[in-house]
Amino acid sequence: MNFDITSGLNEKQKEAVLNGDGRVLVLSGAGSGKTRVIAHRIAYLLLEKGVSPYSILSVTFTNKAANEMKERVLKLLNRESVPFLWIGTFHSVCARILRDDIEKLKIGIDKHFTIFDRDDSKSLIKKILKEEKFSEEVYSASEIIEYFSLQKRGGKGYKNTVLNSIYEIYSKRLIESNAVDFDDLLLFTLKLLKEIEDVRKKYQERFKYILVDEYQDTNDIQEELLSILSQKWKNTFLVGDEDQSIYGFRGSKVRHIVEFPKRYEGVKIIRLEQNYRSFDSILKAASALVSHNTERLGKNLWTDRRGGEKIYFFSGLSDREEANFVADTINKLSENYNFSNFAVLMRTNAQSRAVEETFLNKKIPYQIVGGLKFYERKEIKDILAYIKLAINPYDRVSLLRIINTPQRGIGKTTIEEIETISREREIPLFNAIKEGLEEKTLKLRGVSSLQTFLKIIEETLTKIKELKPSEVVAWLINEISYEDYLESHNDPNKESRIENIWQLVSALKEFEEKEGANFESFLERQALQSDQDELNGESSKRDSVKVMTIHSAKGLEFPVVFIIGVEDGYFPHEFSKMKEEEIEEERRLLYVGMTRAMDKLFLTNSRTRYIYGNVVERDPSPFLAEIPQKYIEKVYGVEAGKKLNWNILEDFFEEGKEFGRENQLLKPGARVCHKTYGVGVVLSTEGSGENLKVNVSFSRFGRKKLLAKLAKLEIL
DNA sequence: TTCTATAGCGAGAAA
DNA sequence: CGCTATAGAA
Repeated sequence: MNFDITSGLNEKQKEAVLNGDGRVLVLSGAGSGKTRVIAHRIAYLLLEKGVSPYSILSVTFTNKAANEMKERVLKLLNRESVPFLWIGTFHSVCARILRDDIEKLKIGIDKHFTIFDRDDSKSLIKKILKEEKFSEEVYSASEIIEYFSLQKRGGKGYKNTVLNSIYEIYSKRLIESNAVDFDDLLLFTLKLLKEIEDVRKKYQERFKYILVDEYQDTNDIQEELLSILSQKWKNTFLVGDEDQSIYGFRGSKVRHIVEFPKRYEGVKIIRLEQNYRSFDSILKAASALVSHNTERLGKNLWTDRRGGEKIYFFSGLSDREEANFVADTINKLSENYNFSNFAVLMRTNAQSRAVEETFLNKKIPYQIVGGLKFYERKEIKDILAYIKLAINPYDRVSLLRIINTPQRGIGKTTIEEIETISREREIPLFNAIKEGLEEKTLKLRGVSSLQTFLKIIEETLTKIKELKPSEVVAWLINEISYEDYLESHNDPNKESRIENIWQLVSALKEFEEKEGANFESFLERQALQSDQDELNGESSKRDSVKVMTIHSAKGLEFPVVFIIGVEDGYFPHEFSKMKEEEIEEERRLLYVGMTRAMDKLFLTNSRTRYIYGNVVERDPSPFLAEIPQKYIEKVYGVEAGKKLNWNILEDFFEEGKEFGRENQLLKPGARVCHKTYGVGVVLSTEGSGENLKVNVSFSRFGRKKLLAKLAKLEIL
């Protein structure tokens, strides 16, 4: 072997790549080249240690990261492909394991199962709430689905009996639909490994080397999966950074990475502390911020990139002014940068609106990453529901979605009839239609429509067997006149919807060329798609500014980064300032955002902002006071001499650390507690003094307008 | 059964 | 403010 696998790596990276067997924890700071280390490590195992690709499992956080990893490894190996090497996300790896062996669990799910995304799960819950007359229940479908997810992850019993019975129906319906939700993917895999010995043995034997990226964001179930899979060979190579753990709401726990060295004996820790991404001013500012956290192992990031500019801070009077500042700065800097060198990062998706409007005005090309994803769009889900139903006729959610879309005269009554047949005979809806038609028990009106529907699905299945996926979809769009259906609606987005369905055909074509003509694997990919996957898509090939949440920006880097809305209420978010550990995660979130920047970093905020269409006053983020002022340059914005901005900032920095101020006043954004209504957030106020009225959104009782004097609201 | 207008609610991050 | 669920008319 005349090629040195470690060339171009620093000492620490080499140490990690060449490490022998055993459990390793690679603590790798932002921009320290961890993807590189994993790719080199895989190449090293294959080339130098003669490990079979069959014995390696590499888990990444997103599909995009998995693809990048694959490409890097192939390049290092100088090959076109490496068969049997598993690189994928936890969810996709689990889906793959389940496709082979789920039938062994004997839970009534076969290998053609459909993966329900959150939206599918939600419509299932809504349906159950309606049917079972839980309407007086105060929980919304999304609250319930989140609650179920939490329970599934934690594995605890259900305390609430109503929720408990909804949960039972939900689980039953999933099985009837031959479907699994996101949590099931992980949970059933765990069950499979725990309960079926030969499956467990198969994978324990197989995966001699397991590599995990973004380890700080694993949840309990993933943690247990790893522990079982690695039990025989004990070779886990975990790469992560506790300071970048930002998925607590999805069940990830910093604890896993922080306590890993204590959990097993002889864990080797390697720290990657050289940052190759950012100028030192950016790095120092970000490090100073995150050093306020307690739950960390600690590290000292450093860089060779000296002499950069300070980070910039701008405070606008309105979100509009803030967006203008961002746009004008981009225009100014665009002499030296491409548009795709800029990223605008934010805490919540809703913040993108002001930015989008301004960018449209000022003719700045942009792409929103995340938010409503391509495959979550109504038109795409409609079309794919036909395919899903043809492949998996048990899929209730897909069936109900399209039975009358486009309208073919199948209304509430007809649907209720087939649902009754389905329930009474305990057969899937699809069969209920068939039987109902054969026995002529259905009322006349719906019969011919149902026949048409049945025929379409059956023909779709035939076409799937005969044609390529892209051809099937093109045929289907014509067959059901879907374009006419969109056309006939008074929908302001109808043009883009029509565009989208043909874009789906193109996406399928591309998939066929790369991955072969298998619809099921396409659907699986689609269900497990992540935000970042859009960055490989057609629209991102245009030179455009990328606009996204910080969560979506994880793992990415950009020459120029703007973080907007650096305010109390976003950093930390209103909902996350109750517990110290939540505040720490919010701090990490800002840290992750800041460390995306290579050359220039702008933090911006606004004194006022539209929330729910109301103007709300905002304070700067308390985290700003944790960044030493010497790293910050305050800018006035485009219109010079905005004395006010300056003063606001000065005041803020001087008064500075009044972190716990937690406003003594009832003002928008304040969290309050009411004796009967429970916890809520103040949306707006009217009047003052004796007549002060507060408009509060309670999490369990919705919006209420209360007279402050009488309501006796406790400010949390 | 379908179409249309509007009330009312909502948005924290996502595989 | 923007989306959607729903009520009521056609």
